Amino acid sequence: MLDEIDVTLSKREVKERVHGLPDLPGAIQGKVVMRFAPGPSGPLHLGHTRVAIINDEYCRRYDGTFINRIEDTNPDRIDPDAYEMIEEDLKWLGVRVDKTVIQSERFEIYYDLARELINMGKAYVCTCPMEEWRKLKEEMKPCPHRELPPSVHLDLFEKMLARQFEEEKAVVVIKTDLDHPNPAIRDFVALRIVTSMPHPRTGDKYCVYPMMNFSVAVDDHLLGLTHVIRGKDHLNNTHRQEYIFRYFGWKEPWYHHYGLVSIPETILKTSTVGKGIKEGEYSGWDDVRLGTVRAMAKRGILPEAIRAYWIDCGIKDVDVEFTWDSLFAYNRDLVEKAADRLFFVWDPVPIDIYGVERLESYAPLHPEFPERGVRRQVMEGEPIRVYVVKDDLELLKERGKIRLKDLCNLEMKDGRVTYIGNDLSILKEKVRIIHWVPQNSIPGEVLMPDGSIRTGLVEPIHKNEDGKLVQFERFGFARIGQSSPKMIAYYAHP
RNA sequence: GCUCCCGUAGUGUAGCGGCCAAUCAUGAAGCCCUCUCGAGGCUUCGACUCGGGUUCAAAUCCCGACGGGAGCACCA
Repeated sequence: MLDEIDVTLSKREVKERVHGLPDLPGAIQGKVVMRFAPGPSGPLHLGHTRVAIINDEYCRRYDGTFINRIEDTNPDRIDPDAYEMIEEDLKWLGVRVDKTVIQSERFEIYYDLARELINMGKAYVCTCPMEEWRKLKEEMKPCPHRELPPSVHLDLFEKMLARQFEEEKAVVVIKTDLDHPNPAIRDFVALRIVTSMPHPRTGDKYCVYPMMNFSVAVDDHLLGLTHVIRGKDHLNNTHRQEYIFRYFGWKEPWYHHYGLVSIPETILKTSTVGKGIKEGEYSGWDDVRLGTVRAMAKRGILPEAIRAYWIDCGIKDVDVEFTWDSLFAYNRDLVEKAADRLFFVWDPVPIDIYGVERLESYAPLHPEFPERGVRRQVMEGEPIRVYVVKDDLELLKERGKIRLKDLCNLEMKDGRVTYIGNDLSILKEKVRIIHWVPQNSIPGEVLMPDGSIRTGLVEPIHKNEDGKLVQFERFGFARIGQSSPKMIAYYAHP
């Protein structure tokens, strides 16, 4: 009896593990605090979704707290709209945000802790020219200011705050180990001066700005982070931040750095995209050519598909290559049963059908669920004109016979197309099936992710499909943006 | 140049000393299907980077080589 229970339990555990993330070391139900920390330079893109979703998954698993921390400490790279866009994107992704923290509202906190560090002799104000300081560091040598007493630095720091220094003329530096073998770890800048541009939120109220490694360490502690999961590109940052934790005697969160993702052939870089939008190259942040969350939403990629993808990908240290095919497979799985079928004829050419006066079609909205209804088209008169894809007409010319799906069979002789019944047994002769649209179809275009546009005709739609993902038979899944007067759709995937 | 991280099929993933002549997904190829270049069914292809060592036994542990990636910013 006991044995039996054990077996079922272990089998289930194994099954769950295969498709799930590993457990977090030291995670206690209800006590986990994690974060997502984007810079507000634009809306979220595919690269952001991994860290957001992984952290959200763990917060859900452990009933933890998810903090969305906006790292807006570089006024040069802030899009004021981004604050709101990030929030919207997270909502769309299904990420449950418990708390939002904006770093530009916390300058005083950073200043106070900077004073403390200086006081402890763990930080100093350096007024060396940038290059000299950097060069000395490379040679593992201290700059002339490094060993001056804290009181001097405290004084200089207050002068920084009082705008007595120009931009680039003074910085607060955290002492680490100048002889550290890793050059990336030696003394690093904690706060700098920015006066050349106002901050979109705080204007020119503050001129001393914390650097990422300083504000991150401070906030990770103050906000009570228990676990930090992020990309491997932050590995050295973590080492730097650890110095700050040690100096203050703070308990470090559990860190994990997963491998980098390379996303092929996708335009992600926020600054490039922002510029492209301004110049009219892209229609906006949701341009279907982009890798933004908004673009994916527009195309009909479901957030659940993105989530499934990243969970499957896991959090290993190995660098991974993103593949659209896999994401599409997840999406297709989620969407296949819901998507109505429609005929979209690209590169349309007319065919006049002789030998029949009336044709009526009953194509199902979904082949597996006939109860959902049919797309009924009635055509009368002789000849009856329909439109087919240009290549399909060539196929008819070549083979002599063809079947119009859910309508009838055709034969072509001497350039004239004749109705030859509606018997499905014709398929045994290996006759090919093509799709078609009636004469009263709607002009339409499908925007492809590569920037091209497929223009053609879409069958008259008797149902409101706007905003929904449909499947254009023999073409692929696409999301309908509008269906009149002209149909505009956005291609998702095959 | 220095430092760190990593190496299982095309891609992602499971396995982490014997159950592995290596899992699953995706992809590719082919076939089936009275109606899609979708779904479904069936079949096939395809990987433990290499070399030493430890061990009765290694994809799994150790060392080295090779390969890939990241950082060395008054960006995040």
